[in-house]
Amino acid sequence: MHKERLKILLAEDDLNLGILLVDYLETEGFDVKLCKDGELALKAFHGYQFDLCLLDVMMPKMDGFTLAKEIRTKDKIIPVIFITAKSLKEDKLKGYDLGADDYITKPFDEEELLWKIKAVIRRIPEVKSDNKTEIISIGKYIFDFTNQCLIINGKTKRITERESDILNYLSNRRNRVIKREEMLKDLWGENDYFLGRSLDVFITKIRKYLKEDPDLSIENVFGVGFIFNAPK
Amino acid sequence: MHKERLKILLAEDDLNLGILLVDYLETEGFDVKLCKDGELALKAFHGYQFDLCLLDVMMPKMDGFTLAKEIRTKDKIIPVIFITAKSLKEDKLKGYDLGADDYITKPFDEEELLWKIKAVIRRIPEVKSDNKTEIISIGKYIFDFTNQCLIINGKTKRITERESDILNYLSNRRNRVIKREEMLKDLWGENDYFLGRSLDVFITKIRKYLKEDPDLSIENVFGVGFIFNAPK
DNA sequence: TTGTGTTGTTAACGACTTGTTAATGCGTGT
DNA sequence: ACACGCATTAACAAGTCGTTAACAACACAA
Repeated sequence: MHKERLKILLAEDDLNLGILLVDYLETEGFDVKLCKDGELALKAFHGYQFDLCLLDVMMPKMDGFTLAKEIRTKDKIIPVIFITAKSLKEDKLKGYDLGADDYITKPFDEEELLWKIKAVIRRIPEVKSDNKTEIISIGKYIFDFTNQCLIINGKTKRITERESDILNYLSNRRNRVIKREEMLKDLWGENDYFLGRSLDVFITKIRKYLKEDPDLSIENVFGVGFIFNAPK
Repeated sequence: MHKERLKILLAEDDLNLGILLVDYLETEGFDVKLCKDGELALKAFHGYQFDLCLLDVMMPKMDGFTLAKEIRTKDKIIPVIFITAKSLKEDKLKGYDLGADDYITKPFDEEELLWKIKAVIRRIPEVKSDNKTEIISIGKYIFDFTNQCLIINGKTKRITERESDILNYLSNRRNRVIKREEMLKDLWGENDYFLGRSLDVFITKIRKYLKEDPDLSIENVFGVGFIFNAPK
């Protein structure tokens, strides 16, 4: 039942502290990758899948905030905890703006850190469950909404975000008339001629994706919208 | 007999609280979708049919009030409960103005929340069915006005929007004389020779659709209009 | 009965909507 | 700068439906 060891990316230029932390955290059951500056840490981040980032704010090459911003461009949900010497307020705010999950101020107690890590860790499986893979059954297909893919006969087809949103929208409104107008308002936020045409293009694409199952059809209701014929 | 699990849309940026609530509410028998800001919540709302909204007032991207207003443009009856840190009176009033059903002030007890949810839930079912498709019984036929289709013997015939409007009009005026003139004014907005002829064409079509049930007839009243003979 | 206007019915027309594929353009990452 | 992926726009084909047309059947009054 217990998950494999969680991987922590530790960016800390003070090697004394760094090694101390690595030792401590590894005995506590984590895998830790120590990087001695921001750039190396970013490189490591790109090369590997971590579960948590522990970033010193002041580092050579690239500071912790910049690093966090880079990390956030790739991953919106990985927990980030900053290590900072000063407890300056503006620093904290800047960090939260970047989606920091917590803070720890040097000098600190190892247990205190562990506590924060565990607090943050607790949400990982759940955050993934916020991203809880929404699995939707559509006829013979399995539609993994969060991962944006359609599975049939063991074959997986990755679809785009918009396609995904539209298919999800349709799936939740099966067997009843969906007005074009509402659809456009809900999915695009507005309704003009070209967006309507764009919708038609998406419908064509989705029809193609779904054509393996003859029980599924997206029927047009002339001048009104569509009906997604599909068993519940 | 028992209904399926009710779906709750939870908009809460504080993930600690959010996850806590998700856990709690799920063990209490609800399905919960957690969104960490207002925009994501709105998107989720559009994509899915929820039974209740639990909205934090202060959130990034879009605050709870704005979100509620957006939600209300689509759904006038879905219950909304606000979560707010401060118990400011004006906030409450603002919220109730937007059709809030209840309020809960942080920090709060989980049971207290559950209580409020259940209180609000209790009024859902009847209203909800009102929201649903309009089903009209016409002799042996079932006329699904919102989905524009006529059902008889398990066979479903989809009809056009105008046919639908006319049939609906007739159904609401059974067994009494309906003047051509009024009909044209009500359904077309004007009354000229050609529209009158057009109406005749529609009457022919609808007679065909309804001919499976001999108890139904659209009788002409010469120079005046029609009578839709049909049991109430 | 005859004449005039009304209604029934079918088919053809034409405006408009939708299906489909290809081209364009925009943003992102390299 | 470049390529790549994707949404949008363009362009044209195909389809739908309300209207109009055309003619037949009918109702009523003279």
